[in-house]
Amino acid sequence: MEPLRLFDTLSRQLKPFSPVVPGTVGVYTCGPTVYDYAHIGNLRAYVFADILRRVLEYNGYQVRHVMNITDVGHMTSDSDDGEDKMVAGARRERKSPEELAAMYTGAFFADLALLNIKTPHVVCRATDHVPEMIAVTRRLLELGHAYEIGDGIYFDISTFPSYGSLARLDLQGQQAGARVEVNREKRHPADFALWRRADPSHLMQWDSPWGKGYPGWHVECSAMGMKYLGDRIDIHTGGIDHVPVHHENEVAQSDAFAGHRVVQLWMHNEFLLVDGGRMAKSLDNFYTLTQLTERGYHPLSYRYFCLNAHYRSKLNFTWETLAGAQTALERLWGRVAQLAGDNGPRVESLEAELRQRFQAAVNDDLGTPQAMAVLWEVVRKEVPSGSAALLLSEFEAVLGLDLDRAPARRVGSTGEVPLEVKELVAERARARKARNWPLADALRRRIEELGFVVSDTPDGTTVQPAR
RNA sequence: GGCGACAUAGCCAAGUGGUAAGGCAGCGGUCUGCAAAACCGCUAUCCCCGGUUCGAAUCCGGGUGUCGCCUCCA
Repeated sequence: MEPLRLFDTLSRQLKPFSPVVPGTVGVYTCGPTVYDYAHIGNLRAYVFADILRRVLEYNGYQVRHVMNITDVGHMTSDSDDGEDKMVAGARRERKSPEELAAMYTGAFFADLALLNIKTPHVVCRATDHVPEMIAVTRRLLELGHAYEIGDGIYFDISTFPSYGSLARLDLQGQQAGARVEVNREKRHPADFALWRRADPSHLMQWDSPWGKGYPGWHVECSAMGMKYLGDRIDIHTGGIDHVPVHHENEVAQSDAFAGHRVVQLWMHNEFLLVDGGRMAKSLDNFYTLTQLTERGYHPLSYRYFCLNAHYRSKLNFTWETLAGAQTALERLWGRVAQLAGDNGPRVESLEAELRQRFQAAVNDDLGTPQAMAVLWEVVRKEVPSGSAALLLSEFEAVLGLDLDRAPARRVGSTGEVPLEVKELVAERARARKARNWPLADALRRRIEELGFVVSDTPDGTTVQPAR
């Protein structure tokens, strides 16, 4: 089997993977801030993390996957000013922060399930771990890595010499061009909040050694990551946008706290673009998975779409491409249905070769595009049916495209067909029986004008809404 | 203004020195009363210019363009 190599954000290199404890892997994934619905760009990050987990499992590792749910502390600006996104969201929707979090957490996991993303073994909410965050903050104060000012406790990056190495920040340059500081008490513009004091009207606050307040955003991942995975975490994943601020700060906190490097390997997925540019609410291209399904697309079509590109490449979403992914996926499902439980002929040497190429692809930094090419070879080329059935079920463990769930399904809804259409279909059936082809064709056109498609298959005639 | 990434067929996207994966669309064919589905086959010399090399999409330099982040402005 090809050795597993993964790209490390810190060194910007492919590294042979080797866990701290042989045979087991701890993975921490930065989860969502649950103040709104996840959009498909967010979801790409979780498809990526899921593929990582599945590839690790495919390689025989026992994986422990942890993901946080941010329900407090994430400010509307990365520079610690602005408002807590949860508080702002709660006001926007006239709900309590708890209600807001419950609602969007539920929606988030519903999306993950539809995308065949395995639920992490541990899902932890920030608000359930305030004592742990306070403990980390207290320790950082004791160690001299943090200081207290008027509005809270801040991490002192001058005490962490390698600060900036993850994102390769040029602190000198940044300092030279420093903007006007909102908080003049901070010793360095890049110092960040561990704990913020809150005035009595603030919606979310907890008791702490420093008075009532709430935790800074970054500290939750340090506290929960170490709680559930120990102070040597094999892999930490997240979107590439988290590198410069969130993860840079997390490294500083965690490593300063533990006295050594905590995260062994940082992995980040690139952004999803829409129509060649950034997703933005103002551009009306801020799609959710629900919107995709409302347009008649199967959620797994989006997963297929993601797998077709490498996780470290920007991926351009267009409706045309999604439609292409859906067509391809439907064809795969059709083939799977034919092969289900096939005990037909096998050629083991061919199986071994295809399996080897698939493994080499996914083990080379999660090369899903190449893996998909191998999949299509299994499906298309002259691979004996027994071998194809076997390989498909093996590959499914990594790809998660429902290739093991025969019989085939059609995506198009089989929903209500109007009586008018049903009557036309019946009339057409009589015309066909009478071999009155001109009438049958005319009826087909009438049915199509009403938005439905008739298909004559070996199993009979079917009607479906046109897409 | 600074930093970084990218530029491969109509669309999406692999490939990082040895002569262009895969999917969708399109075209041709088989099948079908017709159509659909399915299946088979076909379709690119890699943004431009220069350089290195026996050989470059792949390396170097210069352009152009796109995207992202930061900053500034507002």
